[in-house]
Amino acid sequence: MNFTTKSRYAVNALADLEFLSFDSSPVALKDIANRQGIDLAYLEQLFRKLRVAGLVESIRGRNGGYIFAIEPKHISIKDIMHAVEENLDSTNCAGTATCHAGKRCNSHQLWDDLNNVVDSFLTDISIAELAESPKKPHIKLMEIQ
Amino acid sequence: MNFTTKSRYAVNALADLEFLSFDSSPVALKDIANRQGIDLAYLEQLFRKLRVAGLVESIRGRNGGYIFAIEPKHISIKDIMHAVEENLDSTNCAGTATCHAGKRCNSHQLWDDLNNVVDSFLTDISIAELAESPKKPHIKLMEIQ
DNA sequence: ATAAAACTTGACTAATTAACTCGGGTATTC
DNA sequence: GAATACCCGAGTTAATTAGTCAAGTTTTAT
Repeated sequence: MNFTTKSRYAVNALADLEFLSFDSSPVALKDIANRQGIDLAYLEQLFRKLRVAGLVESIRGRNGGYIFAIEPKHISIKDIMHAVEENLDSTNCAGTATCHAGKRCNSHQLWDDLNNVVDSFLTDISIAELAESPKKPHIKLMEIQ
Repeated sequence: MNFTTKSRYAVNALADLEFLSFDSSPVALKDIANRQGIDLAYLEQLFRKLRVAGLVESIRGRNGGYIFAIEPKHISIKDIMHAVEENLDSTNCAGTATCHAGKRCNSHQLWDDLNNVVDSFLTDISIAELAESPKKPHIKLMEIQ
């Protein structure tokens, strides 16, 4: 699992969107940018991706801004990361198992399993949950043996 | 958890080292480089790091090469990645919780937990295990609830 | 002895990616 | 009609990763 600051910015920004949402009026990116100390133009890029992914909706014009397109409790951290990142894969072959001269490399299964471990962790946490209790540990897994 | 091709090269190379080790005579990097299709000079760089980390030992001179400094069953995938990578941390603040203008950002706990999930997965798998049965699924975790 | 094999080291270059910036545009509302 | 806020493509800069190079030094076989 290979990710960049985009994920962190996007997650924090959406937690902020949840925090700043009263009634159902849109939140302007300027407000989030100020609170997060991110450049507005850069944040716009991220929200463009979030909108294309169907996570948020935009309302243009004066008093416009963004609202959630889906209930925040149904948006997982993984959804967000998937929307803004280019490559979240741990294998070297995009899962095709052609990593070693066209064949499956010795560690292919390992990275594939790692993908699944991370994936299931990130799928289990919603942005609503995170916004509500950011400090609560999110680990819900234990070892079998 | 943010890692590069170095991890994959190093893990595959060490699995190969295990595979090519008979008795206790050293394995030359040239052999591993050939089998893996990696440039020798680049592989040397990786093994330098593995040696500094105490995972392998070098034997110089003709008929020289590398041997394990620790039993392969006691070398975890995490040990290997830790040896060759610069930064394996998912937080944006190296764990210091200064991610949001000097304070803990909303998602800090999340990334910290992710670190732990990945860490525990990678710590539980030894290079011996991987070399022996590379195709066996390595997941040993299940959800609590 | 000496040549060959193999590790050692630091530095350097090329390629790729991430992060950020810019200059326009369009829709909406006051 | 002016202000506000989203929209979009493209460009630039900075950082990181990947790979290369030119020297070594150590050991062994002959």
